[in-house]
Amino acid sequence: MEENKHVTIYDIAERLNLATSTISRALKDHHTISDKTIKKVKKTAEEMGFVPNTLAAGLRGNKTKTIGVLIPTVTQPFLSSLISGIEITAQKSNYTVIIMQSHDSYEKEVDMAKSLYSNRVSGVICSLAMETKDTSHFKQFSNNNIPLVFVDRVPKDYNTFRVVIDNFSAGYKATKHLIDQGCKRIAHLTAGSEYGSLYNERKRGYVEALKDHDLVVDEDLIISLESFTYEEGVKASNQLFDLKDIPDGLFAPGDIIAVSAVQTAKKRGIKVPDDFAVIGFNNDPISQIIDPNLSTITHPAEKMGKASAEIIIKNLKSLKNEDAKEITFLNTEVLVRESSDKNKL
Amino acid sequence: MEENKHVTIYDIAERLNLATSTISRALKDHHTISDKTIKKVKKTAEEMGFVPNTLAAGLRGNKTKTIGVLIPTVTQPFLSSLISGIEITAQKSNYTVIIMQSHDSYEKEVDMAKSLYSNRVSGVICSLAMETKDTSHFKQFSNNNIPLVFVDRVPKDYNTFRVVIDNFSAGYKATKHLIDQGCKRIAHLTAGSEYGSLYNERKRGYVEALKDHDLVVDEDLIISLESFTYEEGVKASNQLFDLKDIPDGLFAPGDIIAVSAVQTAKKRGIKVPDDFAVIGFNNDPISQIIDPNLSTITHPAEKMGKASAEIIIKNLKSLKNEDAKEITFLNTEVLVRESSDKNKL
DNA sequence: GAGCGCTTCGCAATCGGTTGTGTAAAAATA
DNA sequence: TATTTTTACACAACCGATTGCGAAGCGCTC
Repeated sequence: MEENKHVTIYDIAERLNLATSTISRALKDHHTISDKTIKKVKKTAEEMGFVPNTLAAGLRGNKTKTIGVLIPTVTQPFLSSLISGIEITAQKSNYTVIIMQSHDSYEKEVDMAKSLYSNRVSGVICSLAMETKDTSHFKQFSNNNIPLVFVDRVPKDYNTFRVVIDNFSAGYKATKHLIDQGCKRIAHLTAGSEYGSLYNERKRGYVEALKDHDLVVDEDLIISLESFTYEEGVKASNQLFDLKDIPDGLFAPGDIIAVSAVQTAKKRGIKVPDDFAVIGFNNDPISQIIDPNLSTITHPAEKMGKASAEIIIKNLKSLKNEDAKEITFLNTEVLVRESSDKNKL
Repeated sequence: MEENKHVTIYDIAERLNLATSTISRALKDHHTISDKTIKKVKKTAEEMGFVPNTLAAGLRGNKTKTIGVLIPTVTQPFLSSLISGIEITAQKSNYTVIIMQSHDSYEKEVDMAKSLYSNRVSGVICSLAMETKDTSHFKQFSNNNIPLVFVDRVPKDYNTFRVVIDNFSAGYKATKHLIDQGCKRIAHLTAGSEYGSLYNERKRGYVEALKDHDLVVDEDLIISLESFTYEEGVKASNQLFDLKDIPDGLFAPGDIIAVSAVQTAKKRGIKVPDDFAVIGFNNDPISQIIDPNLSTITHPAEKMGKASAEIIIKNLKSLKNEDAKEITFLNTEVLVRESSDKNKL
């Protein structure tokens, strides 16, 4: 332990007068090594403070037991929960997690993809940057049989694993819930179309639900946000409340946005949920704390992380570029809380 | 790009009829290589889709440009911001970040420390697990001149870098602010003594401020929590409000706890801040959203992450185990918002 | 044109495990 | 006892980039 140099299997071999190959095999309970030798080697390794060098093993075996995670940011509750799920699963199989933040920049995403490849990760889990339209920087993984999983914000035209929720159905469910509460004029906030299909799907669900229940789709009630910040939410909410014909419900595709709407309503003396029922999305921690509690759609972040990691760990050995990759759909649920519960059930 | 095998410098060397050493040097603009050769090599490398193998370089050079981060969890706002700061700084110097969660378990922390060592990280940034009392599992880093930085939750008896805030002074400032608002009976929630010095320091600051202003320290107003959850906060708050002599202020060492107190007060018809002024800690996102807005103490998470990463990147070359390691103190500020602002300034 | 210095590059060892192949010795079978 | 099988281990190549050392090529000077 007081050494200033790493202890290697060579050191152990020398001490025990054995070959390094024997040490290596003994340490991993290889069947060609006798129990006696295995015990002796392990004991000595322990005594000498041996810690295997992952780099050497990775270099030789061309596998690193490392999962690369490439996401916009780690500070959003959804994404940090996603990481948590990945990390927990990885840990169980002795995998290491490397994390990189694209900050929603396409260029950074390209750089970091290269960096992950450079680190010879065993697999990659990615949630795309807002800016990203071209996904060719992921081909290096596909071409080298490095499993690639897209989560949540996924490209539509890429044959690889995907772990997602059914955003259409989630949007439908959320909207239907408001309709069931008696709302007739339901507003919806969404993201610019360039932000990919995710928000469009939710919007599609919203529109479909309205149509199915013979409600008009009023374009005035659909506002597209630049970004999903509290301030943007306030701005949009005020825009809604400034209409002649004010909405009586809102489906917001994010809890922060929903909260901003609830609070803006309160400030303007509009009662939530009686005059204005709100449902958010994600089930962020804040949704349970805010007053009134926020109804929301669960977004199983940690489960999605676990599922993604499991795909990678399972698919390490056999998979070919051409093979069709499955899409994993995870469930969402409507979580009814105060902000949309007109009937106080 | 269509290869199924990684392109190596050997492949480039063969193509150009040069030695691998020349390729290696050319790629990093070594001065002994002519500009012409450098250009040619880089162009070919690009064409062939060469991506350096970090493992090989790391193995040979015994340096990996990797920072290991070992923290309780990634899902707390403070810690995910810390990670963000680390990652941003690392990125600038082309470092990679490996993240592991101890989930506040001592055993996991020991395991993961070994795993980080096994990965031959260039440096380690750690915020200790709640359970951790013995820190000998970090000696492997110190003994091998791998820079080690403790952040926020740090051991007191370990000679290594530390990045912290002055918790005593923060506690003092928070309490003094309440006193300035006219509070006479200020409660304080804290963590069990086994949770290390951090919360004790805040408490010390609290006590000191009371004494300095001739207020009595009432043990009934100091409650030690098992864990920092919303529910625990509610329980403690109710305990406070059940006293004959109710407090008129609260310093909570975390925003979640503070929010739970504010909401519990509201439920019981106690007016915040008039009857009960509250100040939290951390400046979590929720503090600005909750109604009334929560006064709090800023906890510069991202800055702390940046500072930690910088220490590691700077200290890679020359430092010896015996050298004294500096402690970096970062500033905190009192952020006065509605929950403690009796004078509506 | 011999000597000197500088530029440019090749050779080969090295980092530390992993693993296919080879070979003794021990055990089992004939 | 001879032969086959099994056990237990050693040898050495290998993964891919790095780097100290050596040497060839070139221009220059005297």
